[in-house]
Amino acid sequence: MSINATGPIACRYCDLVEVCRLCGIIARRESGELQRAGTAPRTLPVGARLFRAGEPAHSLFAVRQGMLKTVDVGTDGEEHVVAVNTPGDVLGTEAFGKRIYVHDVVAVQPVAYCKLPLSLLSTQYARVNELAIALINMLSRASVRRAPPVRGTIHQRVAALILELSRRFEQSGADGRRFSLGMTRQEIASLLGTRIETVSRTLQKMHREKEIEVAGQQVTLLSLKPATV
Amino acid sequence: MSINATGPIACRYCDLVEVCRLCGIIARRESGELQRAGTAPRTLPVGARLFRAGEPAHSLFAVRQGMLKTVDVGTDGEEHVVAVNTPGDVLGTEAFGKRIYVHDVVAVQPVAYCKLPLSLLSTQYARVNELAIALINMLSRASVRRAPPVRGTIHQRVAALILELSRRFEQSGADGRRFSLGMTRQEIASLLGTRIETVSRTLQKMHREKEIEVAGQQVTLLSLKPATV
DNA sequence: CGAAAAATTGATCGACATCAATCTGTGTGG
DNA sequence: CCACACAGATTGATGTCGATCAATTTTTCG
Repeated sequence: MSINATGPIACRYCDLVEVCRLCGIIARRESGELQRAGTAPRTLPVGARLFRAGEPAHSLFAVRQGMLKTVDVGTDGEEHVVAVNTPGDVLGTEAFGKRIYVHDVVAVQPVAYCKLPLSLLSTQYARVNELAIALINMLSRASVRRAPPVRGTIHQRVAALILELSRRFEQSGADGRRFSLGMTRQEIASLLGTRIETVSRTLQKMHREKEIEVAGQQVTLLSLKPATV
Repeated sequence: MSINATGPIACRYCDLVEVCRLCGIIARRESGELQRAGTAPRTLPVGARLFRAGEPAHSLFAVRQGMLKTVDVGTDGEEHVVAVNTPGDVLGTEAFGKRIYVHDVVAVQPVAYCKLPLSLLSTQYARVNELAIALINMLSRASVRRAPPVRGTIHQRVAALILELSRRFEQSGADGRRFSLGMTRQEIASLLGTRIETVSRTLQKMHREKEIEVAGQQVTLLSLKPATV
């Protein structure tokens, strides 16, 4: 029932903020929170796609609120969750090279997001130095933020996922101790490279052993703490 | 015994080539193969490190010949192979942001490489536009080239690794049907998230079933072909 | 040649997949 | 408003792939 009921992420926590500011999209308010000039707030309902693999890429996106999944759709049409995307994440960066998106990105919760057309980047030549460096730094950071480790036992992987989500929520100002997984067991299984029954059993086990409390997608951290990773 | 005895990769196959050219390192020979001005050819013996995690980053590197492994060294000192690096790969790109390398990179074969000091990038402001775009495209490509899938059965993962190596050798002009794995079973096991005995058994099984021929690190592809992935 | 590292092979065990049934919650139409 | 349908989640029984323990064998190299 209860979903992370926090508001949209503040711009200062967004990976895109430097690029965004330099492109002149953010209104010139130095206190600069969510103020954006010229662009209507964009939203996406559950199940809708931000973009699809193979589509020509014209924009970068920043997640402001809600959660999405990045999926690989195999030739057989089977989909594989390769990442979850939370507020502050920038999506579409792999498109700079070939100008074609390489994944499908689907909302698993109602999503609010920002859109930065790539065309804007090329009209900002006056500040190209600063901008280029900001972009380069951003891409560089993105290349480090990889998928959760698909190593170790399932217990470790589930724990790692929960802690990673906790860390992200915490970092973007939400509650890091009690939050929603945002995904179905099926999606978690796909992300961690295992099966739905195993995810379920593992969560129940963690509950029994008082590491966490689970009720549907709602999770509360008890004894589970970082460094356990 | 026999190792991939091909020469160094041609610059035109290197991911760094555009950046390199714009920085004026490559001599102005339009036929432009391996000619590099001002920099001595650099080599690395087996076991030596190109750089270590935590070191201040001052350069990008491009692999010309040989093979390296990218390893994560845990707090307990245990090392985990997260990628193998072959000619044409660019290393150190994650360092743009924090100016600190995030992995150890170790030669598993004798290596020849190019070094591009980051300082050069900032002295090329005249061509900053072109350069920035080249860099951005490169980083973008790098963010896609991920680790081999740590999914599916061991058989599938081993097959995927072999085919990926085959593809890379092929692409850089070497023989894609017969080549050296370059790594010990231990390193392969670490990369694929399994155990040395399992790697050995799997390779033997593939041999028995005439998918490949194996002799030490030397591999020959028989019935194993792409699309099996 | 002899020592050490790497690789292979065998036996056994456990974690996770698989198959299958049940339960819970949510939305829908009578 | 309740009954029903359906998707998601849980729980159980059983089988199997890969981990683990252990012993050789092969290769590498001083």
